[in-house]
Amino acid sequence: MKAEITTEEKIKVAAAKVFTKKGYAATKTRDIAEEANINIASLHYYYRSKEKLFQIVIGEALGTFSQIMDDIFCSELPLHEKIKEFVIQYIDFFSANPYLPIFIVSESQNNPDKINKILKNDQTIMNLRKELELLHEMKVIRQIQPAQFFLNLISLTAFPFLAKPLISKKMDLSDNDYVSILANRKKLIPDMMINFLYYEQP
Amino acid sequence: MKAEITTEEKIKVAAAKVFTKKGYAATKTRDIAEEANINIASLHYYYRSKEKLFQIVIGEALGTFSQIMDDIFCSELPLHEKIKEFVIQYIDFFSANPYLPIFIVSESQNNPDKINKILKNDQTIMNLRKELELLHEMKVIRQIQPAQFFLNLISLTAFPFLAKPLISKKMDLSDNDYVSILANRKKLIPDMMINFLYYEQP
DNA sequence: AAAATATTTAATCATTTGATTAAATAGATT
DNA sequence: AATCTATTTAATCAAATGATTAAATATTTT
Repeated sequence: MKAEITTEEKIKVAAAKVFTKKGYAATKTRDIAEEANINIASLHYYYRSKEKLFQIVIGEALGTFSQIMDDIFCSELPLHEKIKEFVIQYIDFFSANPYLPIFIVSESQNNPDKINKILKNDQTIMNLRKELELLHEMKVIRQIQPAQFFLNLISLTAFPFLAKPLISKKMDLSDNDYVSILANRKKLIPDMMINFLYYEQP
Repeated sequence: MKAEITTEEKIKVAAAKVFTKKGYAATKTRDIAEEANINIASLHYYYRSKEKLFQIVIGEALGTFSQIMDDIFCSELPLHEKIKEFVIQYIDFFSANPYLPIFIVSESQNNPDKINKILKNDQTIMNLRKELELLHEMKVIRQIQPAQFFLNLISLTAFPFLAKPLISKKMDLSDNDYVSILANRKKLIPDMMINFLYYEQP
């Protein structure tokens, strides 16, 4: 029953937790060391610097985040099923990692370069473009730019996680209220997307 | 032709600029002093501390942000015109202040208390609730929770500003592309919202 | 103009923070 | 077991940072 977790891994997990919650600038290497229960020198022993450790953490965060959509849009599901899958999977993912959306969005503003390598899956966008064009030619859906389609989908899905404190206050909602609202959005968002896109509901 | 701007004001303007762009933790008082072209001691002379200055800046940011929606939802416009106004005004506002959405969202995570005083306009939400209920009873729109309505509207409008770096990379868009996409959303978002809500398009 | 008050400035302080060092300990290899 | 390598630790460093001080300068009041 030995916990098979190395110091190196412990540090990365702790770093992910603290960086994700507080952001790069507000995170102190000592916060990470404390969270990981290790000496601060071990952090540098394994990862050299705060910056290098951060790059690893944000790289993995972006990778995971990106993988979900790439898998869905490269799948053989019909468009309306892709939409549903997208919403369900990301709402579940963000519910399990509530600080991730704001972390990714915040830090990607300061790391515009780092994003390049990870976030670019041309296949995903090419597939999406083809599919939207084809369905429009077949008079199944209205004409829409892939960027607009994608923005609609991800905006409706991700923003409620980003703005939870704001919306909760403004709307006077409890945490439970908010969970229930998010659950309802698993159906509402696809309904709205499909209602807008399709000439006849599939 | 004298520039009638006091040191005190210069500092606040500079602070707003730097805080908004870099966030609280990454902003150094010396950054603000340099941006304002003043001695660092003047900052403390007028505002006592970095924290106090920050509270003023974020307070004004939240106030401006909130005022726009309160004005619209407390107006006498019909719902579909409110939607259009909301989208147009916020897209213009965020275009002029591109760092504001992410600043508000990021810092409101760390300042959940500060939000209370500023962001709560019960009138706005009460009006919205009443209007949605009434229009539903009149069989003009489908039934929808005010929170879901509001989330849809603000998500579609604000998120594209938050995620500009991410989306630009993923979709391979230039800055000009993005400006044009945002402009198109002034029509697309109300179309989508109204299409979903109204049984018959108004 | 003189005195009083307000503002600006350079210098400095104490703490925090990312990083390093060198010694101690643990683990592997011979 | 003895030697060598890898890991962990306490102590420390240098730079950065929020804040203050006291003197210099500007502005207002008398």
